[in-house]
Amino acid sequence: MKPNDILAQHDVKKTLSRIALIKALQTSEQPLSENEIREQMLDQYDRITFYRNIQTLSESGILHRIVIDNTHVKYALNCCEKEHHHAIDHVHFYCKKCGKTICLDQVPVQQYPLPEGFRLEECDVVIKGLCKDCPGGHNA
Amino acid sequence: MKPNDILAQHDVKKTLSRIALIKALQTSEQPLSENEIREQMLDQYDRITFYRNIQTLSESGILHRIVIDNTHVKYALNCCEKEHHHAIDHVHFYCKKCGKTICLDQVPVQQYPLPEGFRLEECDVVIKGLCKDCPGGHNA
DNA sequence: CTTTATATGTAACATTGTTTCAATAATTTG
DNA sequence: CAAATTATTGAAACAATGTTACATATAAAG
Repeated sequence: MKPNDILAQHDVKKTLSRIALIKALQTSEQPLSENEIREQMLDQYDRITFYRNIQTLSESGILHRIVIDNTHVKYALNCCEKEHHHAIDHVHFYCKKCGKTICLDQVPVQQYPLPEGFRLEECDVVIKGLCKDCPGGHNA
Repeated sequence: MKPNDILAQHDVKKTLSRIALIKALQTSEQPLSENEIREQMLDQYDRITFYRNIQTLSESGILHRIVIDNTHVKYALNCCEKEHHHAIDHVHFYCKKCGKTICLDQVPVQQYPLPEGFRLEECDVVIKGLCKDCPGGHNA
Protein backbone atom coordinates (compact mmCIF):
# COMPACT_ATOMS: atom_id res chain seq x y z
CA MET A 1 0.00 0.00 0.00
CA LYS A 2 1.27 3.44 -0.91
CA PRO A 3 2.13 5.96 1.84
CA ASN A 4 -0.30 8.40 0.25
CA ASP A 5 -3.18 5.96 0.51
CA ILE A 6 -2.31 4.98 4.06
CA LEU A 7 -2.41 8.62 5.12
CA ALA A 8 -5.66 9.25 3.26
CA GLN A 9 -7.26 6.14 4.72
CA HIS A 10 -6.48 7.33 8.24
CA ASP A 11 -7.46 10.91 7.59
CA VAL A 12 -4.01 12.30 8.16
CA LYS A 13 -2.61 15.15 6.10
CA LYS A 14 -0.10 14.14 3.46
CA THR A 15 3.22 15.83 4.00
CA LEU A 16 6.61 15.00 2.57
CA SER A 17 8.08 14.09 5.95
CA ARG A 18 5.24 11.69 6.78
CA ILE A 19 5.43 10.02 3.42
CA ALA A 20 9.18 9.63 3.85
CA LEU A 21 8.69 8.19 7.33
CA ILE A 22 6.22 5.58 6.13
CA LYS A 23 8.44 4.73 3.17
CA ALA A 24 11.39 4.19 5.49
CA LEU A 25 9.42 1.73 7.59
CA GLN A 26 8.02 -0.02 4.52
CA THR A 27 11.48 -0.43 3.03
CA SER A 28 12.83 -2.07 6.14
CA GLU A 29 10.35 -4.85 6.97
CA GLN A 30 11.63 -4.59 10.53
CA PRO A 31 10.91 -2.09 13.26
CA LEU A 32 13.41 0.76 13.20
CA SER A 33 14.82 3.17 15.75
CA GLU A 34 14.66 6.93 15.44
CA ASN A 35 18.20 7.09 14.11
CA GLU A 36 17.63 4.34 11.57
CA ILE A 37 14.52 6.05 10.30
CA ARG A 38 16.07 9.50 10.14
CA GLU A 39 19.12 8.08 8.39
CA GLN A 40 16.88 6.62 5.70
CA MET A 41 15.25 10.02 5.41
CA LEU A 42 18.74 11.47 4.92
CA ASP A 43 18.26 13.71 7.94
CA GLN A 44 16.15 15.96 5.79
CA TYR A 45 13.80 16.71 8.67
CA ASP A 46 14.29 17.87 12.18
CA ARG A 47 14.11 15.52 15.16
CA ILE A 48 11.14 17.37 16.51
CA THR A 49 9.25 16.77 13.27
CA PHE A 50 10.03 13.10 13.58
CA TYR A 51 8.62 12.96 17.09
CA ARG A 52 5.51 14.89 16.14
CA ASN A 53 4.88 12.64 13.19
CA ILE A 54 5.39 9.54 15.30
CA GLN A 55 2.78 10.85 17.68
CA THR A 56 0.30 11.77 14.97
CA LEU A 57 0.72 8.57 13.01
CA SER A 58 0.61 6.48 16.14
CA GLU A 59 -2.59 8.11 17.37
CA SER A 60 -4.21 7.58 14.00
CA GLY A 61 -3.28 3.90 14.06
CA ILE A 62 -0.76 3.91 11.22
CA LEU A 63 2.18 2.76 13.32
CA HIS A 64 3.07 1.67 16.82
CA ARG A 65 6.02 2.20 19.06
CA ILE A 66 7.85 -0.70 20.62
CA VAL A 67 9.59 0.05 23.88
CA ILE A 68 12.46 -2.40 24.18
CA ASP A 69 13.75 -0.83 27.37
CA ASN A 70 14.22 2.63 28.79
CA THR A 71 16.86 3.50 26.21
CA HIS A 72 15.74 1.60 23.12
CA VAL A 73 12.56 2.39 21.24
CA LYS A 74 11.55 1.08 17.83
CA TYR A 75 8.75 1.94 15.48
CA ALA A 76 6.76 -0.29 13.14
CA LEU A 77 3.85 0.08 10.75
CA ASN A 78 0.62 -1.58 11.77
CA CYS A 79 -0.80 -4.25 9.56
CA CYS A 80 -3.10 -2.54 7.10
CA GLU A 81 -5.91 -5.04 7.59
CA LYS A 82 -6.29 -4.36 11.27
CA GLU A 83 -8.07 -1.16 12.07
CA HIS A 84 -7.54 -1.05 15.79
CA HIS A 85 -6.06 2.02 17.37
CA HIS A 86 -3.76 0.23 19.75
CA ALA A 87 -2.79 -2.45 17.31
CA ILE A 88 -0.22 -4.03 19.57
CA ASP A 89 -1.84 -7.41 19.92
CA HIS A 90 1.28 -9.37 19.14
CA VAL A 91 4.56 -10.20 20.84
CA HIS A 92 7.84 -8.44 20.03
CA PHE A 93 11.25 -10.05 19.97
CA TYR A 94 14.47 -8.16 20.58
CA CYS A 95 17.90 -9.66 19.92
CA LYS A 96 20.32 -8.65 22.66
CA LYS A 97 23.29 -9.22 20.37
CA CYS A 98 22.46 -7.51 17.10
CA GLY A 99 19.63 -5.32 18.32
CA LYS A 100 17.28 -6.49 15.61
CA THR A 101 13.63 -6.32 16.59
CA ILE A 102 10.91 -8.49 15.15
CA CYS A 103 7.14 -8.25 15.27
CA LEU A 104 5.88 -11.77 15.91
CA ASP A 105 2.55 -11.10 14.26
CA GLN A 106 1.60 -14.75 14.53
CA VAL A 107 2.11 -14.83 18.29
CA PRO A 108 -0.85 -13.24 20.06
CA VAL A 109 -0.55 -11.75 23.51
CA GLN A 110 -2.12 -13.88 26.21
CA GLN A 111 -5.07 -12.62 28.22
CA TYR A 112 -3.66 -12.36 31.70
CA PRO A 113 -6.03 -12.45 34.66
CA LEU A 114 -6.15 -9.18 36.60
CA PRO A 115 -7.21 -8.67 40.22
CA GLU A 116 -10.81 -7.60 40.87
CA GLY A 117 -11.50 -4.03 39.80
CA PHE A 118 -8.54 -3.59 37.47
CA ARG A 119 -9.19 -2.65 33.86
CA LEU A 120 -6.84 -3.58 31.05
CA GLU A 121 -6.19 -1.12 28.27
CA GLU A 122 -3.09 -2.59 26.70
CA CYS A 123 -0.57 -5.33 27.26
CA ASP A 124 3.01 -5.07 26.05
CA VAL A 125 5.07 -8.22 25.70
CA VAL A 126 8.74 -7.98 24.80
CA ILE A 127 10.85 -11.11 24.60
CA LYS A 128 14.61 -10.63 24.71
CA GLY A 129 17.22 -13.15 23.71
CA LEU A 130 19.22 -14.21 20.68
CA CYS A 131 17.89 -14.30 17.15
CA LYS A 132 18.64 -17.15 14.79
CA ASP A 133 21.48 -15.27 13.09
CA CYS A 134 23.46 -14.53 16.24
CA PRO A 135 26.08 -16.67 18.00
CA GLY A 136 24.50 -18.52 20.89
CA GLY A 137 21.31 -18.90 18.93
CA HIS A 138 20.45 -21.61 16.44
CA ASN A 139 23.20 -21.07 13.91
CA ALA A 140 25.96 -20.55 16.46
CA MET B 1 14.32 -9.50 56.12
CA LYS B 2 16.79 -6.83 57.11
CA PRO B 3 18.68 -4.89 54.41
CA ASN B 4 21.94 -5.96 56.02
CA ASP B 5 21.07 -9.63 55.68
CA ILE B 6 19.83 -9.24 52.14
CA LEU B 7 23.12 -7.67 51.14
CA ALA B 8 25.14 -10.32 52.98
CA GLN B 9 23.13 -13.12 51.45
CA HIS B 10 23.85 -11.82 47.97
CA ASP B 11 27.50 -11.10 48.67
CA VAL B 12 27.21 -7.38 48.16
CA LYS B 13 29.08 -4.88 50.28
CA LYS B 14 27.01 -3.16 52.93
CA THR B 15 27.03 0.58 52.47
CA LEU B 16 24.74 3.21 53.90
CA SER B 17 23.30 4.15 50.53
CA ARG B 18 22.48 0.56 49.61
CA ILE B 19 20.85 -0.08 52.96
CA ALA B 20 18.80 3.09 52.54
CA LEU B 21 17.80 2.08 49.03
CA ILE B 22 16.56 -1.33 50.16
CA LYS B 23 14.76 0.21 53.12
CA ALA B 24 12.97 2.64 50.84
CA LEU B 25 11.69 -0.19 48.68
CA GLN B 26 10.74 -2.27 51.69
CA THR B 27 8.76 0.58 53.20
CA SER B 28 6.74 1.10 50.07
CA GLU B 29 5.38 -2.34 49.18
CA GLN B 30 5.08 -1.02 45.65
CA PRO B 31 7.68 -0.49 42.95
CA LEU B 32 9.09 3.04 43.07
CA SER B 33 10.65 5.41 40.59
CA GLU B 34 14.09 6.96 40.97
CA ASN B 35 12.59 10.17 42.33
CA GLU B 36 10.36 8.39 44.80
CA ILE B 37 13.28 6.36 46.09
CA ARG B 38 15.65 9.29 46.33
CA GLU B 39 12.99 11.36 48.07
CA GLN B 40 12.67 8.66 50.69
CA MET B 41 16.43 8.73 51.03
CA LEU B 42 16.15 12.49 51.59
CA ASP B 43 18.39 13.10 48.61
CA GLN B 44 21.33 12.19 50.77
CA TYR B 45 23.11 10.49 47.92
CA ASP B 46 23.96 11.50 44.40
CA ARG B 47 21.98 10.34 41.40
CA ILE B 48 25.01 8.52 40.07
CA THR B 49 25.27 6.52 43.25
CA PHE B 50 21.65 5.58 42.89
CA TYR B 51 22.22 4.32 39.37
CA ARG B 52 25.33 2.38 40.32
CA ASN B 53 23.55 0.76 43.22
CA ILE B 54 20.57 -0.13 41.07
CA GLN B 55 22.95 -1.83 38.68
CA THR B 56 24.86 -3.69 41.38
CA LEU B 57 21.77 -4.78 43.29
CA SER B 58 19.99 -5.75 40.13
CA GLU B 59 22.91 -7.86 38.90
CA SER B 60 23.12 -9.61 42.24
CA GLY B 61 19.43 -10.45 42.14
CA ILE B 62 18.27 -8.23 44.98
CA LEU B 63 15.94 -6.08 42.90
CA HIS B 64 14.63 -5.72 39.38
CA ARG B 65 13.80 -2.81 37.17
CA ILE B 66 10.41 -2.47 35.57
CA VAL B 67 10.33 -0.53 32.35
CA ILE B 68 6.85 0.92 32.04
CA ASP B 69 7.72 2.84 28.91
CA ASN B 70 10.63 4.83 27.57
CA THR B 71 10.16 7.55 30.17
CA HIS B 72 8.92 5.65 33.21
CA VAL B 73 11.05 3.14 35.06
CA LYS B 74 10.29 1.59 38.44
CA TYR B 75 12.30 -0.56 40.77
CA ALA B 76 11.17 -3.37 43.05
CA LEU B 77 12.78 -5.85 45.41
CA ASN B 78 12.77 -9.46 44.35
CA CYS B 79 10.98 -11.98 46.46
CA CYS B 80 13.48 -13.33 48.95
CA GLU B 81 12.50 -16.94 48.35
CA LYS B 82 13.36 -16.90 44.69
CA GLU B 83 17.05 -17.02 43.95
CA HIS B 84 16.98 -16.43 40.23
CA HIS B 85 19.06 -13.69 38.74
CA HIS B 86 16.47 -12.41 36.32
CA ALA B 87 13.63 -12.78 38.75
CA ILE B 88 11.09 -11.17 36.46
CA ASP B 89 8.84 -14.16 36.04
CA HIS B 90 5.66 -12.27 36.82
CA VAL B 91 3.44 -9.70 35.14
CA HIS B 92 3.52 -6.00 36.00
CA PHE B 93 0.53 -3.69 36.07
CA TYR B 94 0.76 0.06 35.54
CA CYS B 95 -2.14 2.41 36.20
CA LYS B 96 -2.31 5.07 33.51
CA LYS B 97 -4.16 7.42 35.81
CA CYS B 98 -2.30 7.39 39.11
CA GLY B 99 0.96 5.87 37.92
CA LYS B 100 0.94 3.20 40.57
CA THR B 101 2.76 0.04 39.56
CA ILE B 102 2.02 -3.38 40.92
CA CYS B 103 3.95 -6.63 40.76
CA LEU B 104 1.40 -9.33 40.04
CA ASP B 105 3.49 -12.03 41.66
CA GLN B 106 0.67 -14.52 41.33
CA VAL B 107 0.41 -14.03 37.57
CA PRO B 108 3.20 -15.91 35.81
CA VAL B 109 4.42 -14.91 32.38
CA GLN B 110 3.28 -17.23 29.62
CA GLN B 111 5.77 -19.24 27.59
CA TYR B 112 5.38 -17.79 24.12
CA PRO B 113 6.41 -19.88 21.14
CA LEU B 114 9.41 -18.48 19.27
CA PRO B 115 10.36 -19.13 15.64
CA GLU B 116 12.96 -21.83 14.96
CA GLY B 117 16.43 -20.84 16.11
CA PHE B 118 15.46 -18.06 18.47
CA ARG B 119 16.54 -18.28 22.09
CA LEU B 120 14.62 -16.66 24.91
CA GLU B 121 16.51 -15.02 27.75
CA GLU B 122 13.77 -12.96 29.34
CA CYS B 123 10.20 -11.94 28.75
CA ASP B 124 8.79 -8.66 30.00
CA VAL B 125 5.05 -8.27 30.31
CA VAL B 126 3.57 -4.89 31.26
CA ILE B 127 -0.17 -4.44 31.42
CA LYS B 128 -1.45 -0.87 31.37
CA GLY B 129 -4.89 0.30 32.34
CA LEU B 130 -6.79 1.54 35.37
CA CYS B 131 -6.32 0.24 38.88
CA LYS B 132 -9.25 -0.41 41.18
CA ASP B 133 -8.85 2.93 42.95
CA CYS B 134 -9.03 5.09 39.84
CA PRO B 135 -12.10 6.48 38.07
CA GLY B 136 -13.00 4.32 35.12
CA GLY B 137 -11.94 1.27 37.03
CA HIS B 138 -14.03 -0.80 39.39
CA ASN B 139 -14.78 1.86 42.00
CA ALA B 140 -15.52 4.62 39.51
C1' DC C 1 44.91 0.03 63.03
C1' DT C 2 46.71 -0.27 58.56
C1' DT C 3 46.25 -1.90 53.92
C1' DT C 4 43.65 -2.97 49.94
C1' DA C 5 39.71 -3.02 47.32
C1' DT C 6 35.52 -1.09 46.47
C1' DA C 7 32.05 2.72 46.64
C1' DT C 8 31.06 7.54 46.27
C1' DG C 9 30.83 12.58 44.61
C1' DT C 10 31.87 16.00 41.22
C1' DA C 11 31.74 17.50 36.78
C1' DA C 12 30.90 16.80 32.20
C1' DC C 13 28.58 14.57 28.74
C1' DA C 14 25.07 11.58 25.73
C1' DT C 15 20.46 10.36 24.47
C1' DT C 16 15.62 10.76 24.26
C1' DG C 17 11.82 13.54 24.36
C1' DT C 18 9.05 18.10 25.04
C1' DT C 19 7.70 23.19 24.87
C1' DT C 20 7.23 27.73 22.72
C1' DC C 21 7.00 30.69 18.94
C1' DA C 22 7.89 32.26 14.35
C1' DA C 23 8.15 30.66 9.55
C1' DT C 24 6.51 27.58 6.13
C1' DA C 25 3.88 24.34 3.50
C1' DA C 26 -0.64 22.03 2.53
C1' DT C 27 -5.73 22.39 1.97
C1' DT C 28 -9.78 24.96 1.28
C1' DT C 29 -12.28 28.54 -0.72
C1' DG C 30 -13.27 31.99 -4.13
C1' DC D 1 -5.05 29.35 -10.40
C1' DA D 2 -4.54 32.65 -6.60
C1' DA D 3 -5.76 34.03 -1.73
C1' DA D 4 -6.96 32.73 2.76
C1' DT D 5 -6.99 29.46 6.30
C1' DT D 6 -5.15 25.83 8.83
C1' DA D 7 -1.91 22.65 10.02
C1' DT D 8 2.98 21.43 9.89
C1' DT D 9 7.77 22.44 10.40
C1' DG D 10 12.35 24.35 12.29
C1' DA D 11 15.04 26.70 15.75
C1' DA D 12 16.35 27.29 20.25
C1' DA D 13 15.87 26.08 24.80
C1' DC D 14 14.81 22.95 28.11
C1' DA D 15 13.83 18.50 30.98
C1' DA D 16 14.60 13.74 32.30
C1' DT D 17 17.24 9.71 32.34
C1' DG D 18 21.46 7.55 32.18
C1' DT D 19 26.77 7.16 31.58
C1' DT D 20 32.02 8.12 31.86
C1' DA D 21 36.43 9.58 34.09
C1' DC D 22 38.91 10.65 37.90
C1' DA D 23 39.85 12.01 42.58
C1' DT D 24 38.22 11.11 47.28
C1' DA D 25 36.08 8.46 50.89
C1' DT D 26 34.56 4.30 52.98
C1' DA D 27 34.22 -0.83 53.87
C1' DA D 28 36.39 -5.26 54.62
C1' DA D 29 40.50 -8.06 55.40
C1' DG D 30 44.77 -8.84 57.63
